[in-house]
Amino acid sequence: MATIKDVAREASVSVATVSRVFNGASVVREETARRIREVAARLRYAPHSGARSLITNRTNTLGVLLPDLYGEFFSELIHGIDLTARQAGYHILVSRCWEGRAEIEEAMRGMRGRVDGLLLMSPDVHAETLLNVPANLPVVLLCSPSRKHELDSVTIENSRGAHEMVSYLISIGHRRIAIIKGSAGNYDAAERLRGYRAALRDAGIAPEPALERDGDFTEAGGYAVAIELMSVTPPPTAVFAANDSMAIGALSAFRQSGVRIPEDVAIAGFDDIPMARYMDPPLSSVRVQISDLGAKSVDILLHAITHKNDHVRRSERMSTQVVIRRSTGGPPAERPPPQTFNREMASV
Amino acid sequence: MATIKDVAREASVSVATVSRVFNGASVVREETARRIREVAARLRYAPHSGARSLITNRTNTLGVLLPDLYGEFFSELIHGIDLTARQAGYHILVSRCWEGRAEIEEAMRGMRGRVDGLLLMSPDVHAETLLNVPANLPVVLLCSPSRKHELDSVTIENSRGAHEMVSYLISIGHRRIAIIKGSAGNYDAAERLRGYRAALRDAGIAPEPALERDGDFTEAGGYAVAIELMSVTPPPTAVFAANDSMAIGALSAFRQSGVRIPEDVAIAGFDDIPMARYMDPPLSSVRVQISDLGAKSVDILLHAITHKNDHVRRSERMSTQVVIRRSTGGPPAERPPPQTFNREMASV
DNA sequence: CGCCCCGATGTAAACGATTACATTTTGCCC
DNA sequence: GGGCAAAATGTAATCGTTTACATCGGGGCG
Repeated sequence: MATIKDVAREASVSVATVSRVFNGASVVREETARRIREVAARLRYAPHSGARSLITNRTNTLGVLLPDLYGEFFSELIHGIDLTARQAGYHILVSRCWEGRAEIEEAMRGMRGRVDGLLLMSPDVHAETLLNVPANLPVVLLCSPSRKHELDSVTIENSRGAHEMVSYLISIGHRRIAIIKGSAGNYDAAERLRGYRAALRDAGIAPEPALERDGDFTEAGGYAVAIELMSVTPPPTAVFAANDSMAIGALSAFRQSGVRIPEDVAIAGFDDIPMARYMDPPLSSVRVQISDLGAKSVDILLHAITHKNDHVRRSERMSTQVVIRRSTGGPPAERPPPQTFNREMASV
Repeated sequence: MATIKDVAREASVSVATVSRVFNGASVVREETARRIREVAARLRYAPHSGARSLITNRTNTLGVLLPDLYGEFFSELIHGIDLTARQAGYHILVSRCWEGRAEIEEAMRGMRGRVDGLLLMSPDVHAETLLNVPANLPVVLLCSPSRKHELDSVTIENSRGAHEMVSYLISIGHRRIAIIKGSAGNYDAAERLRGYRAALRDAGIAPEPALERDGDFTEAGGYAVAIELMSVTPPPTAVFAANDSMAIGALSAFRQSGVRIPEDVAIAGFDDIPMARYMDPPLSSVRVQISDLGAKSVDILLHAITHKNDHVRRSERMSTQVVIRRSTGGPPAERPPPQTFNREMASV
């Protein structure tokens, strides 16, 4: 593999000149520069970024540590992250980590010298407990529990979103509203549950343990819980699932059992994945702009990196938006948007 | 940030000894090793991987270059890749690239010195045309067009899978079978179309241009095409979509127009995403083990990396499996599997 | 014509690790 | 205790860059 020295020799200049051509920094005579570029192309030279980062102390890479996520959420998140990072000239180094603290810390130290900053999503582990990692590495927390302002963070307005959706269900007459919870220990899940309870409380409805069921964010989980809910007496008239996958699973279970939606039971989800509007009936949900969440977290991280000294901690919250469709008896005529074949339309 | 020198000084040893402790290579007295580890922990030392890769010529990182993918496919693919890579002690550097050749090449050279090998998926650009990249970097192609055996590659048995599904539709009596094609220029899309046509030909059914419609792999696209198909005369009795997202969009369109499925029109998709079985009616599809595809490609890449000299090119094809559900009039009773709350069940 | 200055280029010292080789220490045996 | 092999540790070269500083050459000006 060709190095800068090979290029220098071949072009009869010093390595410094070659380096200057590739960094655009100082002035190199146009003719010299052209010759160097030619040689570089012929030799298929590309600078070795390890060596470069060694001396410049920058890698132009952001680390991304995520839990085991599936489907739309993961995809959209990475999309937002990658897009924003690229535009700023950064690569992303992705890793998924499951097994709690030790493994996260391990992954984090593996990134030393590889990344300029870290995006960390650990909805199951309280973030501050694991910060004995390589010192002054900027970190932004995504959707993770943390004491405010100790670290930069971006979260979703889970509680508020859930509160709004449940309040809507109450407003159209429901009193017995079940919730299919997200995975145990998950931060987003806990917050959504909190919003649900708060909405009931605000409406003076007594909580009922039988209507709060454990879920796991999967379609299969939602399906199973729905089956259980059908044998609760009296049955709930509405079900709020902590994400769309579970809502869709539940929808399927009810339908198979001949329960009509929304006449017998109303269903609402969370996330508003693209598929939600193509369900039968179209699924009401709480929209979250996941890719924006990724984008925003990168913005903050980049700011922390470039203003290492005078960077002030930021805690942003992504707002949510309740989207009512027919699964809660909403406007019967909602249809997919007019057809434009680009993903912008397909994903919102 | 602490370097190996700091640790050495603090522990009153030479850098060589510290290095040895961290690489487990030669024998260091237990007491010395312990002291060094203590100091390292106190200083939060982690080796700088740039420096390390400079001298060892290895990065323990795999580059992954993907087009703009969405949803389940992307998520599952990365999952398989990451899992397999981690187990072998590798990180992954992900990048998404759209705009054709130039940008792919740009991305590839950006990875010089950052990765030991590359997973490249470029279903729109013929791969061989862009291989003037940093020399002898092992590359494995994913789902991409390429002259066989010039590069390692892993592809899906698209054509065969499509052929089987369409043949099934024919076997249950359909003659007018429409296809919703994938994105133009996409390799998987082209192969699936090829399988569709071959199946018709094998059954002696004349192809009909009006039944081959352009799609784009999105729900919205499938929805739009379905609307168009309803005005074809005579209308098709079955629709084969090149992926599940489009099939779901089409399903939704038909249903909204009062077309009964599968009585009036049968629908089948491709990929068998988890959600397929939760549709109403559950969607017939061609199952692809996407995460296995990622895993297999990593295996090949790792082999190419570690056996740089005596590595023989491999071209693997992931087999597919037709899954019949009610959207094609299949077994009316199929239900989601018994409930186990782990993703294994949820994703197959 | 000589001087100065400036633009273009070269020289060499970092950066933080690994590792072959040299050196020191240790333990053992006579 | 001296000698010696083996074990433990140290020394220094090296990887491929960037960059401060030195050098070189030529043009403009007095």
